[in-house]
Amino acid sequence: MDKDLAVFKACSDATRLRILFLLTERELCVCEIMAVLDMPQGKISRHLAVLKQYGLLTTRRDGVWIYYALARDSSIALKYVTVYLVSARLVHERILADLDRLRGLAGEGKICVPQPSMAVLQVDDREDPAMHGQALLPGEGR
Amino acid sequence: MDKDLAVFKACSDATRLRILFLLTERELCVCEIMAVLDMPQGKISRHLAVLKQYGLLTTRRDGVWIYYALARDSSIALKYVTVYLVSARLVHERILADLDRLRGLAGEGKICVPQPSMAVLQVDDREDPAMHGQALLPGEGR
DNA sequence: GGACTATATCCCTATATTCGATTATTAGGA
DNA sequence: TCCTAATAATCGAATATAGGGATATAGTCC
Repeated sequence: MDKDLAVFKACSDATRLRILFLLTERELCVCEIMAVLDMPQGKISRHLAVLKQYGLLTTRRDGVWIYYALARDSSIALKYVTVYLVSARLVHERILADLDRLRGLAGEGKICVPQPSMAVLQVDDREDPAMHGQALLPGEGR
Repeated sequence: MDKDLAVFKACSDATRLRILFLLTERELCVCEIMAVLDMPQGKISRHLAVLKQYGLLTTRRDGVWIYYALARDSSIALKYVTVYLVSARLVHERILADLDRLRGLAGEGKICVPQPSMAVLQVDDREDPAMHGQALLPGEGR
């Protein structure tokens, strides 16, 4: 239950929630998140550290850049939160705007020229029939 | 999004999470929750006030007693949290123990002799096919 | 009205969280 | 090796949150 509690604590901050929504799109490095949310580096980095510590994120280093991605199977609550994120991302105005800004960045090479690996989010819901068809991102097959 | 954030804030405390799990069983009055969690009245009452303020609970007065129940349809996040609560309640040792203690109380009339109305939790998931069959409590039909 | 019970609220302290600002670390390239 | 960019970690101040204890409110019963 402590792991589940940690997930809710992680989600109980507006900035962290926005970051989580962004990460449903694909893995991201710090500078991309900074650019989209227009917040200072230290703040983003600190929140990412919290999210990772609470088990919601994994990291991958690629040279100077560190890519953050949503973790999978780390707790029951995270599974449901992930489904929530994917389901609610197109509902909230602010999140839609964030996602638009993220897509806008990608094409212009404004920052940090990332070559992200795709297919980051594949929630494993095999043992939970309730979630079939929900945890995949748009465009990802099974 | 603020409502969703409020839901996660509400869930980010161990005591409140335990209360929410208890309320998946049925509506409860303060004294029942006090007895199950073995915590002082002021503490329980304060947490219930927080949960209500954040939109997770509704109240119903019956004489001296005030029954708290899980709210429905108050936000997207609450819907998913409710599904989580119902799905995870039988997984965590501590929650299982709480639920056992709650059932133990009921038969012995130790406190506050409640006559709770049943069928408190009926999450309305009609517009969300992903959640069919998940938000109902065991024993409740559709 | 008075006693009693269930619940809510207030005060105060301890602890936790968040933030801006600054400094440290790590990797890549000249 | 030195420089620069990306990211992490630290520090101090402001704010928020949780808890105990005491008190207030609101029904119920006599």
